[in-house]
Amino acid sequence: MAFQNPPGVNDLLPSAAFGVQSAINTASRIFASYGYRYIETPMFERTEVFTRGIGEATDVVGKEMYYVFPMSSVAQLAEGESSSLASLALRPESTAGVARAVVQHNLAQPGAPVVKLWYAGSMFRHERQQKGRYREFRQIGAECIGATEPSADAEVIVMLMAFFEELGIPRSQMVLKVNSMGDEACRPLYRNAVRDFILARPEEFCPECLRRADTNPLRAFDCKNPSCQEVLKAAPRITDYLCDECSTQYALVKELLHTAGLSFEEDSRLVRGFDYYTRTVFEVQVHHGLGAQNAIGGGGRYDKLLEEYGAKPTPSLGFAVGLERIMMVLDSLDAAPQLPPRAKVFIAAVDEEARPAAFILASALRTAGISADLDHQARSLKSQFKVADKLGASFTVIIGPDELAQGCYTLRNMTDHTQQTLNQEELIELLG
RNA sequence: GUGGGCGUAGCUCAGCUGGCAGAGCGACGGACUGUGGCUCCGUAGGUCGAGGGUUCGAGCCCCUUCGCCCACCCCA
Repeated sequence: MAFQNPPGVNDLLPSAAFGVQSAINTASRIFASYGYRYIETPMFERTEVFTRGIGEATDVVGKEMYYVFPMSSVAQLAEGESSSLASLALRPESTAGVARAVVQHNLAQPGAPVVKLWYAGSMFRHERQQKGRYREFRQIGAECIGATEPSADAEVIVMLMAFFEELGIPRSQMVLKVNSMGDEACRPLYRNAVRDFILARPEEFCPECLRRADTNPLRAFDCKNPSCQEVLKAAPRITDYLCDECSTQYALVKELLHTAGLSFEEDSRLVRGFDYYTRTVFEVQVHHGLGAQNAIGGGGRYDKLLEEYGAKPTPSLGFAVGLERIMMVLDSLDAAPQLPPRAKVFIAAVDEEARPAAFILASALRTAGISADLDHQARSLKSQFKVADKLGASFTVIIGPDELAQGCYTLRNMTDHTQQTLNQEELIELLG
């Protein structure tokens, strides 16, 4: 084989692409009922949009971004001129870009109604691929901009769960986890408490956790090492460090989730990997079909992100779901959408003389909104029937010398094997 | 970036101790007149991932390389 796709990026062949398209259509329908509008933002942005939003120290920004540059900058670099090859980057997620667009176009003016936006598209991260993790992957996400109240948190989570259920993932298969990460007032205190907790027990933690204790102590909660997890059970809990505002907000969100009939698990160790998150964070996990991965969607509040881009205070929140992961879960549940038949009607020509009539009839049927197909490979009548069968046609129209002579068509029902003779109007009437 | 596993037909995979390149599925054709699925018969399809080495002889052994999968890390 001459060429293969680069590592970590995939062709979505028709059945997979259809699944993705169906999921996007479902999102469009569900999200619209919550008042969300579709938006598209660029696949690449100024790198600073990501570094300031997601955070320079995060893995995603610090080691996984793809940079975008034209040949001319490469030439400059070769000539030894200082050049900023890293000034543009492919988006590793879309919240930063959407937030940037909202600020740039002033969509969320102070006092204006909440701005609700959703998107779907490819994201790019330079990671080594494995099951459920790719260098190009697709996300559907929603952002609720300018919402201060806990009802917004609950609404976003309810919408996310409704979306998953509508796709065909039963609630019983999903675990909704929620937590509050605090805000700029209380999170630093908690961070320091965890750091001190880890550093006070150097012999009980793995080297990785110790190494990160200063830079990012909260990551220890994600450590897969069972002994670290065991020790962390005694670690300080974020809930004990939340300031009054955060605590109240969190309590109200949980109450509303109960009211909405959503069951969830509070997970004080749920720590999301982007710096922009504040207060409410959540994640939806499944435990079948995803290999080592288990999150099919997640999100949270980012009350300070838009300010980072120069806006007035604009508390907001949102989520993103991984399309490839959703498809894997649906596959494992045997609930993936199936491609529809290629044609409802196949038009078979008995001999050469009948082919133009078949061609003309196909056009007429298509114009009438009926999906129709015909042979383009000079096949025998028998083969044409086989093709009709493969395409999943419910009906086959037969045109031969008899039909041409009488100016009519023979229509065969492929399911019950009955045949009848019809003129064109009757045919379109019956098939439409 | 680090580990482990695997690359043979379109797909899933056999191929023993180095000795003629295989199966199932799929594709295509046929089984008397203008009719599909089931069945039967047949046909096509291969740089054995690539390059080098050892050998009379390499899919198999050695080296290099590329790719894929899985896992770590992190995330959707």
